[in-house]
Amino acid sequence: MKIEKRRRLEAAGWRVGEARDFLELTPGEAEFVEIKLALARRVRELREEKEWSQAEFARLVGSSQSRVAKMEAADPTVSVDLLVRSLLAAGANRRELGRIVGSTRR
Amino acid sequence: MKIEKRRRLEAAGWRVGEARDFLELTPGEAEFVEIKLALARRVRELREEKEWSQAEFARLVGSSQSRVAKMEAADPTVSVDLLVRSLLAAGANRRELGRIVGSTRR
DNA sequence: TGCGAATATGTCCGTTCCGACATATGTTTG
DNA sequence: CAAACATATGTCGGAACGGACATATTCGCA
Repeated sequence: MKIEKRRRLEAAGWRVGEARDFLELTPGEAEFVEIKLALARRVRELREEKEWSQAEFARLVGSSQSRVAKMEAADPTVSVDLLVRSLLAAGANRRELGRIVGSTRR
Repeated sequence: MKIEKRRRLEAAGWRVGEARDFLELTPGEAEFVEIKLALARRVRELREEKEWSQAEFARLVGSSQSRVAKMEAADPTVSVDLLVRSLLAAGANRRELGRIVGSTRR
Protein backbone atom coordinates (compact mmCIF):
# COMPACT_ATOMS: atom_id res chain seq x y z
CA MET A 1 0.00 0.00 0.00
CA LYS A 2 1.22 3.44 -0.91
CA ILE A 3 0.48 5.11 2.38
CA GLU A 4 2.22 2.37 4.30
CA LYS A 5 5.26 2.75 2.15
CA ARG A 6 5.36 6.45 2.77
CA ARG A 7 5.04 5.84 6.46
CA ARG A 8 8.01 3.57 6.43
CA LEU A 9 10.06 6.11 4.56
CA GLU A 10 8.97 8.72 7.01
CA ALA A 11 9.93 6.64 10.01
CA ALA A 12 13.18 5.63 8.38
CA GLY A 13 14.01 9.27 7.70
CA TRP A 14 14.40 9.85 11.39
CA ARG A 15 17.24 7.38 11.58
CA VAL A 16 18.85 7.31 8.19
CA GLY A 17 18.98 10.76 6.73
CA GLU A 18 17.12 13.55 5.02
CA ALA A 19 13.55 12.73 4.24
CA ARG A 20 13.81 14.30 0.82
CA ASP A 21 16.43 11.76 -0.17
CA PHE A 22 13.74 9.11 -0.44
CA LEU A 23 11.96 8.82 -3.73
CA GLU A 24 8.27 9.21 -4.45
CA LEU A 25 7.88 12.26 -2.26
CA THR A 26 7.04 15.58 -3.83
CA PRO A 27 9.08 18.52 -2.53
CA GLY A 28 6.09 19.60 -0.50
CA GLU A 29 5.67 16.19 1.03
CA ALA A 30 9.34 16.02 1.90
CA GLU A 31 9.18 19.42 3.57
CA PHE A 32 6.13 18.30 5.50
CA VAL A 33 8.05 15.33 6.85
CA GLU A 34 10.97 17.53 7.78
CA ILE A 35 8.70 19.87 9.67
CA LYS A 36 7.35 16.94 11.62
CA LEU A 37 10.86 15.73 12.38
CA ALA A 38 11.89 19.18 13.57
CA LEU A 39 8.88 19.41 15.86
CA ALA A 40 9.53 15.91 17.19
CA ARG A 41 13.15 16.77 17.97
CA ARG A 42 12.04 19.87 19.78
CA VAL A 43 9.60 17.91 21.92
CA ARG A 44 12.41 15.71 23.11
CA GLU A 45 14.78 18.61 23.65
CA LEU A 46 12.26 20.62 25.57
CA ARG A 47 11.26 17.68 27.72
CA GLU A 48 14.86 16.85 28.53
CA GLU A 49 15.71 20.47 29.26
CA LYS A 50 12.99 20.45 31.88
CA GLU A 51 14.08 17.01 33.08
CA TRP A 52 10.63 15.53 32.72
CA SER A 53 9.97 11.85 32.14
CA GLN A 54 7.75 10.99 29.22
CA ALA A 55 5.03 10.09 31.70
CA GLU A 56 5.27 13.50 33.38
CA PHE A 57 5.28 15.27 30.07
CA ALA A 58 2.25 13.24 28.99
CA ARG A 59 0.34 14.23 32.10
CA LEU A 60 1.23 17.86 31.55
CA VAL A 61 -0.01 17.96 27.98
CA GLY A 62 -2.92 15.58 28.49
CA SER A 63 -1.60 12.57 26.66
CA SER A 64 0.01 9.23 27.48
CA GLN A 65 3.57 8.02 27.88
CA SER A 66 3.38 5.82 24.82
CA ARG A 67 2.12 8.64 22.66
CA VAL A 68 4.91 10.91 23.86
CA ALA A 69 7.40 8.23 22.87
CA LYS A 70 5.77 8.17 19.45
CA MET A 71 5.85 11.94 19.19
CA GLU A 72 9.57 11.95 19.83
CA ALA A 73 10.06 9.13 17.34
CA ALA A 74 8.03 11.08 14.76
CA ASP A 75 5.82 8.05 14.45
CA PRO A 76 3.58 8.21 11.37
CA THR A 77 0.46 8.08 13.55
CA VAL A 78 1.44 11.36 15.18
CA SER A 79 -0.01 14.50 13.63
CA VAL A 80 1.49 17.95 13.39
CA ASP A 81 -1.51 19.12 15.37
CA LEU A 82 -0.55 16.94 18.31
CA LEU A 83 3.08 18.03 18.18
CA VAL A 84 2.15 21.69 18.04
CA ARG A 85 -0.45 21.43 20.77
CA SER A 86 1.95 19.56 22.99
CA LEU A 87 4.74 22.06 22.52
CA LEU A 88 2.38 24.92 23.31
CA ALA A 89 1.10 23.11 26.39
CA ALA A 90 4.68 22.60 27.48
CA GLY A 91 5.40 26.30 27.35
CA ALA A 92 6.56 27.02 23.82
CA ASN A 93 5.08 30.08 22.15
CA ARG A 94 4.19 31.01 18.60
CA ARG A 95 7.52 32.64 17.93
CA GLU A 96 9.44 29.57 18.96
CA LEU A 97 7.17 27.32 16.91
CA GLY A 98 7.79 29.56 13.95
CA ARG A 99 11.51 29.08 14.37
CA ILE A 100 11.13 25.32 14.59
CA VAL A 101 8.91 25.13 11.54
CA GLY A 102 10.89 27.59 9.47
CA SER A 103 14.46 26.78 10.22
CA THR A 104 16.19 24.61 7.69
CA ARG A 105 19.03 24.04 10.11
CA ARG A 106 19.14 20.73 11.84
CA MET B 1 -20.27 19.22 24.98
CA LYS B 2 -16.99 20.87 25.74
CA ILE B 3 -15.38 20.25 22.41
CA GLU B 4 -18.38 21.62 20.59
CA LYS B 5 -18.25 24.76 22.63
CA ARG B 6 -14.61 25.23 21.89
CA ARG B 7 -15.33 24.76 18.22
CA ARG B 8 -17.90 27.47 18.28
CA LEU B 9 -15.50 29.83 19.98
CA GLU B 10 -12.90 28.95 17.45
CA ALA B 11 -15.19 29.61 14.52
CA ALA B 12 -16.46 32.80 16.11
CA GLY B 13 -12.89 33.99 16.63
CA TRP B 14 -12.46 34.28 12.93
CA ARG B 15 -15.19 36.87 12.68
CA VAL B 16 -15.29 38.59 16.01
CA GLY B 17 -11.82 39.12 17.34
CA GLU B 18 -8.82 37.63 19.02
CA ALA B 19 -9.24 34.01 19.95
CA ARG B 20 -7.60 34.55 23.31
CA ASP B 21 -10.35 36.92 24.29
CA PHE B 22 -12.73 34.02 24.74
CA LEU B 23 -12.77 32.35 28.08
CA GLU B 24 -11.99 28.75 28.93
CA LEU B 25 -8.98 28.55 26.65
CA THR B 26 -5.54 28.10 28.12
CA PRO B 27 -2.87 30.36 26.66
CA GLY B 28 -1.57 27.40 24.68
CA GLU B 29 -4.97 26.60 23.29
CA ALA B 30 -5.52 30.20 22.31
CA GLU B 31 -2.18 30.31 20.53
CA PHE B 32 -3.06 27.10 18.74
CA VAL B 33 -6.25 28.66 17.43
CA GLU B 34 -4.38 31.76 16.33
CA ILE B 35 -1.87 29.65 14.44
CA LYS B 36 -4.72 27.96 12.64
CA LEU B 37 -6.29 31.30 11.82
CA ALA B 38 -3.00 32.62 10.48
CA LEU B 39 -2.57 29.56 8.26
CA ALA B 40 -6.16 29.84 7.06
CA ARG B 41 -5.67 33.49 6.16
CA ARG B 42 -2.56 32.63 4.23
CA VAL B 43 -4.35 29.95 2.26
CA ARG B 44 -6.86 32.50 1.09
CA GLU B 45 -4.21 35.11 0.37
CA LEU B 46 -2.05 32.72 -1.58
CA ARG B 47 -4.97 31.40 -3.57
CA GLU B 48 -6.16 34.89 -4.44
CA GLU B 49 -2.67 36.04 -5.34
CA LYS B 50 -2.53 33.25 -7.89
CA GLU B 51 -6.10 33.99 -8.95
CA TRP B 52 -7.25 30.44 -8.44
CA SER B 53 -10.83 29.49 -7.69
CA GLN B 54 -11.35 27.27 -4.68
CA ALA B 55 -12.10 24.40 -7.07
CA GLU B 56 -8.79 24.90 -8.89
CA PHE B 57 -6.89 25.17 -5.66
CA ALA B 58 -8.59 22.01 -4.43
CA ARG B 59 -7.53 20.10 -7.53
CA LEU B 60 -3.98 21.36 -7.12
CA VAL B 61 -3.63 20.22 -3.54
CA GLY B 62 -5.76 17.09 -3.90
CA SER B 63 -8.79 18.19 -1.98
CA SER B 64 -12.30 19.45 -2.69
CA GLN B 65 -13.87 22.87 -3.13
CA SER B 66 -15.91 22.55 0.04
CA ARG B 67 -12.91 21.62 2.08
CA VAL B 68 -10.95 24.56 0.73
CA ALA B 69 -13.81 26.83 1.77
CA LYS B 70 -13.59 25.30 5.22
CA MET B 71 -9.83 25.75 5.33
CA GLU B 72 -10.20 29.43 4.59
CA ALA B 73 -12.94 29.72 7.18
CA ALA B 74 -10.72 27.94 9.73
CA ASP B 75 -13.53 25.47 10.21
CA PRO B 76 -13.04 23.33 13.32
CA THR B 77 -12.97 20.16 11.23
CA VAL B 78 -9.84 21.40 9.46
CA SER B 79 -6.53 20.35 10.96
CA VAL B 80 -3.23 22.18 11.01
CA ASP B 81 -1.85 19.22 9.10
CA LEU B 82 -4.22 19.88 6.22
CA LEU B 83 -3.48 23.59 6.18
CA VAL B 84 0.27 23.01 6.21
CA ARG B 85 0.16 20.30 3.58
CA SER B 86 -2.02 22.45 1.35
CA LEU B 87 0.23 25.46 1.65
CA LEU B 88 3.26 23.35 0.83
CA ALA B 89 1.48 21.81 -2.14
CA ALA B 90 0.58 25.30 -3.32
CA GLY B 91 4.21 26.35 -3.35
CA ALA B 92 4.93 27.68 0.11
CA ASN B 93 8.19 26.57 1.71
CA ARG B 94 9.32 25.91 5.26
CA ARG B 95 10.66 29.37 5.77
CA GLU B 96 7.39 30.98 4.78
CA LEU B 97 5.43 28.57 6.98
CA GLY B 98 7.69 29.51 9.84
CA ARG B 99 6.85 33.15 9.31
CA ILE B 100 3.14 32.42 9.23
CA VAL B 101 3.27 30.31 12.36
CA GLY B 102 5.58 32.58 14.29
CA SER B 103 4.40 36.03 13.44
CA THR B 104 2.14 37.63 15.99
CA ARG B 105 1.24 40.34 13.50
CA ARG B 106 -2.09 40.10 11.86
C1' DT C 1 -33.13 41.68 -12.76
C1' DG C 2 -31.48 37.26 -14.04
C1' DC C 3 -28.03 33.91 -15.09
C1' DG C 4 -23.75 31.56 -14.40
C1' DA C 5 -19.71 31.20 -11.59
C1' DA C 6 -17.80 31.20 -7.11
C1' DT C 7 -18.18 30.38 -2.41
C1' DA C 8 -20.42 28.63 1.83
C1' DT C 9 -22.79 25.11 4.59
C1' DG C 10 -24.39 20.54 5.87
C1' DT C 11 -23.96 15.63 5.72
C1' DC C 12 -22.03 11.00 4.86
C1' DC C 13 -18.95 7.39 5.61
C1' DG C 14 -14.24 5.53 5.14
C1' DT C 15 -9.68 6.58 7.00
C1' DT C 16 -6.59 8.43 10.26
C1' DC C 17 -5.41 9.68 14.78
C1' DC C 18 -5.59 9.52 19.82
C1' DG C 19 -5.43 8.01 24.69
C1' DA C 20 -5.08 4.01 27.05
C1' DC C 21 -3.35 -0.30 28.14
C1' DA C 22 -0.19 -4.21 27.93
C1' DT C 23 4.17 -5.58 27.46
C1' DA C 24 8.97 -5.51 25.91
C1' DT C 25 13.36 -3.48 26.15
C1' DG C 26 16.67 -0.47 28.23
C1' DT C 27 18.79 2.21 31.99
C1' DT C 28 19.96 3.48 36.64
C1' DT C 29 20.98 2.53 41.38
C1' DG C 30 21.53 -0.05 45.58
C1' DC D 1 22.41 -9.04 39.98
C1' DA D 2 17.87 -7.33 40.81
C1' DA D 3 14.44 -4.06 41.67
C1' DA D 4 12.68 0.32 40.25
C1' DC D 5 12.21 3.42 36.80
C1' DA D 6 12.23 5.07 31.95
C1' DT D 7 11.46 4.39 27.20
C1' DA D 8 9.83 1.75 23.06
C1' DT D 9 6.46 -0.95 20.50
C1' DG D 10 2.01 -3.07 19.42
C1' DT D 11 -2.87 -3.02 19.68
C1' DC D 12 -7.69 -1.49 20.31
C1' DG D 13 -12.10 1.13 20.48
C1' DG D 14 -13.73 5.49 19.95
C1' DA D 15 -13.18 10.28 18.31
C1' DA D 16 -11.69 13.39 14.83
C1' DC D 17 -10.70 14.37 10.14
C1' DG D 18 -10.98 14.05 5.04
C1' DG D 19 -12.84 13.97 0.27
C1' DA D 20 -16.98 13.93 -1.91
C1' DC D 21 -21.52 15.22 -2.86
C1' DA D 22 -25.76 18.01 -2.49
C1' DT D 23 -27.51 22.23 -1.91
C1' DA D 24 -27.76 27.04 -0.41
C1' DT D 25 -26.04 31.59 -0.64
C1' DT D 26 -23.42 35.25 -2.59
C1' DC D 27 -21.16 37.64 -6.33
C1' DG D 28 -20.15 39.58 -10.95
C1' DC D 29 -21.83 41.24 -14.94
C1' DA D 30 -24.65 42.04 -19.07
